[in-house]
Amino acid sequence: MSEQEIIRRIKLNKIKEIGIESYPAASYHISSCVKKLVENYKEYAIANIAGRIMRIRIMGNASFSVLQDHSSFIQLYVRSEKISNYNIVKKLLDIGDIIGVKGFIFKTSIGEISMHVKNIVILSKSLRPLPQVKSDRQGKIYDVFSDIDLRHRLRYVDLIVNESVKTVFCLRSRIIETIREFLNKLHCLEVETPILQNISGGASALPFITFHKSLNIPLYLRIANELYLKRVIVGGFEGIYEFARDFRNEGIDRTHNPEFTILELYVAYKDYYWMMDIMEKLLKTICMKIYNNTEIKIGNKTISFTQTFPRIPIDKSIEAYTGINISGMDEDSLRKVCKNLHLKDDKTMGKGKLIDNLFSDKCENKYIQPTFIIDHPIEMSPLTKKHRKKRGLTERFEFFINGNEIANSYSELNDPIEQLKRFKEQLQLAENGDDEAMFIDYDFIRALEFGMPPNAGIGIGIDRLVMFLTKTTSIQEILLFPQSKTKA
RNA sequence: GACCUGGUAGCUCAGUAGGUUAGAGCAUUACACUUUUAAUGUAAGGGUCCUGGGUUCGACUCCCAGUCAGGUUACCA
Repeated sequence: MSEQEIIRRIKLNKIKEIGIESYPAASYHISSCVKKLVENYKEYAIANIAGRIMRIRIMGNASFSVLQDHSSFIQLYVRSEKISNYNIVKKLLDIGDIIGVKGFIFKTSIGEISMHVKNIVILSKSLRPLPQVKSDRQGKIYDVFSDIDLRHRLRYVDLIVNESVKTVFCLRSRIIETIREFLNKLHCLEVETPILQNISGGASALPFITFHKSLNIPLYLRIANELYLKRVIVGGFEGIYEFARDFRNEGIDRTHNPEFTILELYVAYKDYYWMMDIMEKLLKTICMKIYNNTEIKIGNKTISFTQTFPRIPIDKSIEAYTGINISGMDEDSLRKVCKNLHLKDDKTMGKGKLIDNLFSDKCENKYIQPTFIIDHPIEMSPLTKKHRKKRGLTERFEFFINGNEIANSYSELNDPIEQLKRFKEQLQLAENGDDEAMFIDYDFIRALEFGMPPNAGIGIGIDRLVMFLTKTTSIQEILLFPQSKTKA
């Protein structure tokens, strides 16, 4: 234990000896939050507030400190003769302690809105010193708690001392709230489907495997909830969505966390054109709600949500950036193309993965402005309906902003015989060594055999969307507790 | 996965071209101070220099291995 921690424990014991409870059980009445008090400043208004002591300036018989609550900061002014327990304030309170104070609001000689404290109670004694982040009158910040690893491991500390971190999570919440409101207005129903699944399906990814003791069977943590939501559509709901935590057993970097959030939405009797219109409306709504603007500046780029988003077929996109027309190519010629462009082309990769790779490598990062990439080849879209006109392609789109894929959507395949055939093709890929290929989900096939209305579905990467809208470059910054290796 | 960089006090960082007792600022402790603003002044305490091994008379410093992290790159949403 550090010297400072020992001293705080000694103080805690002294407080106990005086007969004061350091962790009282009773609720503490709060009359207002700091932000409201400051915004609606009324001289000598009495208030009751609570929060954390962030700074202490003791000066003989008068002391100042700074109290932080969820909304803001306020300076506290304490005078010895106005308060019964001044010695406790002076000797036994620390930065980090959570206290409740009652007093009146006034302005100091230099005009800082402060509370003149008449009564002070300890609500929670803090036993560890906080990092000391200080700022001067010009607002310049010194000694920021900046060690990225420590900030993420001690996120609670990060939230206490770094105000901008709190802002990011408020924004995240508002984005999700906006989406939920938007979908509810479309008369969609929010549902919940299993995270523990017997068969991992709905996407191409390596799952986490766990074990159910009393059933004595392995279970997978879901990599997607698509197949379950479609079962719900079979059941007769016509518009459903779920904010799903998905799990994929892959590496961790600044755009990947093993668990992440995807919004999946399915609407019966609609197709992917309809879904593109909805996606466009949804994004415009979110931008207006968050920034009150349909243009967002990211670094030196301005991303505009004002115009209609372009819809570009994937083969045209590849042709535009490589000069190669892949339409109608067989797997071998495609493999040659990839080889010539120095792209990965090992034997486990089927035609779908080759095209996916080609696009990701050569095209994806070119789409800075919101763009729909549409009509993907059938081999890379095992759950997607065949295109109504274009042979070998599907009715699918991926949506890009700032060079990142934000959403993936299609007219859902509802032909059970065709779906089984596609699953079997996936099985073939698995046998060739693709550990991300899909399993055959016979219960899902059975559901389709009962009849699923035609429908459009979409998965929106919530974390990526939040990263974009909060202008952060790492997923760890927009997750409260990102995954990292354990440390003692 | 590959490559590069880093790990020193509660926090932010210096530092030793191998050599008595490892430094600073904030924070902490003591004293002073009744409107301070990164409060101030005086004094004091606080370290497994990431872990293990090696070289050396001597390692926080050099070498090797490990570990954790950051960055670049590859793959995946």
